[in-house]
Amino acid sequence: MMSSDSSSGYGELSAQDLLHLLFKINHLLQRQFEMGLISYGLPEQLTGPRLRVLLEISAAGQIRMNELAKNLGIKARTVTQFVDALQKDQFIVRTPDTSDRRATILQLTDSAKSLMERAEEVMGEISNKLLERLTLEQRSQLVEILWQLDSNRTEFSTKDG
Amino acid sequence: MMSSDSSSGYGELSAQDLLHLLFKINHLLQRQFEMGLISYGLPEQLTGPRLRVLLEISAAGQIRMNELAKNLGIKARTVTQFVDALQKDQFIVRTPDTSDRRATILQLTDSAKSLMERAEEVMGEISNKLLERLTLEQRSQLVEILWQLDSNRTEFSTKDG
DNA sequence: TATTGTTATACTCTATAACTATA
DNA sequence: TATAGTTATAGAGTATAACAATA
Repeated sequence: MMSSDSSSGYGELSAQDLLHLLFKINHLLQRQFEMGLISYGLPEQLTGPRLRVLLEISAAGQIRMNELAKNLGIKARTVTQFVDALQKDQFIVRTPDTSDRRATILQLTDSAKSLMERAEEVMGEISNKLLERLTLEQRSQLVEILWQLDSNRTEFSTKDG
Repeated sequence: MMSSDSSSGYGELSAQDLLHLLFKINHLLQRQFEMGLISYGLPEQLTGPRLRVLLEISAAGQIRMNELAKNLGIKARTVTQFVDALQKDQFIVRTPDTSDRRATILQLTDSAKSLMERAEEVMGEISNKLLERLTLEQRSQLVEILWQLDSNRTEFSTKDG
C-alpha cells in the first residue's frame, strides 16, 4: 500500500501516502484522546461531538441554539438532538429567550460546570501526553505546516456549488 | 479558545491547542478529499469508508470478509453491512469459499476494477493539490512528526482493558 | 467447542422537509 | 415573509447479542 522503505527514508512518500498517513495518525490520536477522557473518569456519554457542544456552551456562558449551530457548523436539527440528549443527562438546561420568544437559550447546569472545569484540566493532560514525543521545534514545524494546509483551501466544485 | 496571537508566534500554542488545530485541519482535509472524489466524477455512493473497503479488496485481489474486518479494524457485523451495500451497487460480488464453506470471499466486479484504477489516479491528483503548499522539507518534517506520534501510543486504561 | 457470517436490534451523528410559533 | 426550533423521517457508520452452518 505504502511504497515501503521501512528504514528511514520517510521523506520519500508520495503526497497520497503522506495524506493517508496523516489521516491514520489523526484517527488514532482522536481515539486515544477519547479513551483518555474516559480513563480520567469523565462520563462515557460524553462523546467527542457532545463534548464539543458543551465546550462551546461553556465558553459562551449562555448561547442560543441558533448561534450554537453556526459556531459548530452543524444544522439546527442536529443541535436539537444534541440538546435533547444533553438535557436528558442533565448537563444543560433550556430557557426561553424573553427578548425573542422563538429562541431558546442554553446554559450548563451547575454540575456540568464543574465537570467542564475538570474536563479542561484532563484535556490538557491528555494533550501533553499525546504530544510528549515532539520536540519544541517539531511543534513549531507542525503548527507551520497545519497553518499552510489551512490556507490552501483547494476548492473542488460540487454540483450544488 | 486558542490563546490567540495572530501575528506569527504560532510556536507558542499549548499542546491542547495544537492538538485541536490538528484535528480541525485534518477534518477539513478529509472533507476536501471526499468532495474532490465527487468533483472528479466518482460516484457519490462511494463515501470514505466504502472507498476504504474497496481499496482493501482491490489490494488483496480477493479476500474473506473475516480478514477484511481484521484489516479495517471493524467488526464482522459492520463488514456485512458494507458488503450488502457495495453488492447492491454492483461494486463487488460474494463467492462461497470452497475450502471452508462457512467463509465468503469478496472480489471486485469488472466495472469496479476500472473504477478503482480511476480512483487511484484521482486520489493521487487530489492529494497533490491538497498538499501543494508544503515544501519538500515540510513534507519530511511532517512524516517525521507523524512517525513520532505513531510510536507514542500512550495507553489510557479503560475498564474493559 | 470455536469460527464465519447473518438477523435482529440499537445508538450516534448528520441531514432534509414540513410545520408551529413568533417576529 | 423570514427566522427559531421541533416532528417526522432517513441514511451512514458502528456495535452487541443470538443464531445457523460448518469446522
